[in-house]
Amino acid sequence: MTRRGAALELAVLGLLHDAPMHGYELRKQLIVLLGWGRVLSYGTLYPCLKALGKDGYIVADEPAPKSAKAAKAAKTGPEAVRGRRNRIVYRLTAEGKERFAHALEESGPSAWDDESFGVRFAFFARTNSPTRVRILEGRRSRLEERLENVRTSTQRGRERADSYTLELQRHGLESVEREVRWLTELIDRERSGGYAEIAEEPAAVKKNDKTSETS
Amino acid sequence: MTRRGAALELAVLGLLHDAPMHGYELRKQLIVLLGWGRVLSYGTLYPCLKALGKDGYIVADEPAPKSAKAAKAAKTGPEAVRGRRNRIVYRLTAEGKERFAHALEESGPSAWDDESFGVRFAFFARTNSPTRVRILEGRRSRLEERLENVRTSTQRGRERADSYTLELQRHGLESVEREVRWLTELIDRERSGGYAEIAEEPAAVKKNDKTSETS
DNA sequence: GTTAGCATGTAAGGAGTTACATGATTTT
DNA sequence: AAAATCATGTAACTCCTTACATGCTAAC
Repeated sequence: MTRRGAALELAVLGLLHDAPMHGYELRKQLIVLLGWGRVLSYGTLYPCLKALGKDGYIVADEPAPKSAKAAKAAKTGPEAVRGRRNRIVYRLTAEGKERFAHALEESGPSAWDDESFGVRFAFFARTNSPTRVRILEGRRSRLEERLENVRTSTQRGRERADSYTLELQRHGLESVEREVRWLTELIDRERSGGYAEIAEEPAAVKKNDKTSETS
Repeated sequence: MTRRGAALELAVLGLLHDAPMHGYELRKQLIVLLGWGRVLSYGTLYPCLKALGKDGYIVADEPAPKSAKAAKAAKTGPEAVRGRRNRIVYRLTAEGKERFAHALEESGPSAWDDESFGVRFAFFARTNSPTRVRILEGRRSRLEERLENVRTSTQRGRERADSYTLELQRHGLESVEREVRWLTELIDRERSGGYAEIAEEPAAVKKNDKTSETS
């Protein structure tokens, strides 16, 4: 109920998994991560953090209430908080880590749309190769479905067709086709095991006691 | 107040400018026009049509209230309505045409973002070359701004950088760069007058009494 | 005469933005 | 001390989707 955008939530959990952070910093990282024209306002982020906290996935490490006087004292320490305001640094709880792992693994239809796919891809290093392939293939067939729809509806079309409309459609088609080729390349690389080894943190295989995590 | 999404409104006005249509049909055309993964539900379209009607930009030609008996009678005519339910066919009023023209001409910041740009581009055949160039250049500099932001923020970045994250960013960057090249091509073509002549309907210059429509 | 598909419509809610309000810290 | 920047937060509004409700017409 209090749940804010699934993609955003996943991204926040993922970033906090890497390192504890406060909202302001999180936002900057999120903009790069969700990328490409997204802005992400505080009006989205802060309520999301609150909801995640209420659900017990993250906790706030408020670094001492810090009255004006205490702040001056703290400043003397060289590795001290050195923050501006009462920064609220969030970190993942055990439940949060678990939720993140589950959410990443999930490769249902929700994982194929633009937003969701981007975030999942960004955290691919934390998954195993079969999961990666599943998600990449899902994304690809979703795009191919789109291509099919558009191709048929423009073909059987006495739809308005001046040269600009056509040019726009051609460009859109080409963009999607390009992404399909990209995905195909990634899938091939994944299958030949080319990528799995490049990932610099093999530590991602921490809790792999159960080998039954294939499906 | 009653105004629904500026991009959608523009698209509806544009399509109805071509030919009167009922909602169901409009939706299909809009999906192709706004294209690329958009779905557009009735919950968006119908309220929008109502609002446009209330503002006097479109009117409904209800083709005779058509009681069950009247329908049978009507069916006999070969070129009769042949519709299922009480189709409501909308057409543009004079005010609607005017509004459409003004909205198209408008090349403020609102015209640079994804949605808005796409729709405007689709109706480029109804504008003049200077307007087209203005919009194309605006769009391009908006994209270049994005590129700049991302480039600097990833450079000065000790942002999380595993190979997947990098790959995602590389692909995104490339996509935007590709669109910039596309725009540049279009602008060049526009400047050399290559495109203006291709447009098959020079009838778009109907009401051009005033030659002062340059700005 | 019931099912399937065309056609219109509404209510509830989700995901996000802008604009505002507030306050601490650093720089000028 | 004023201004700029860092930092958190809320309220109102926008645009859109899903799910539902309704009913006509055609076809089986």
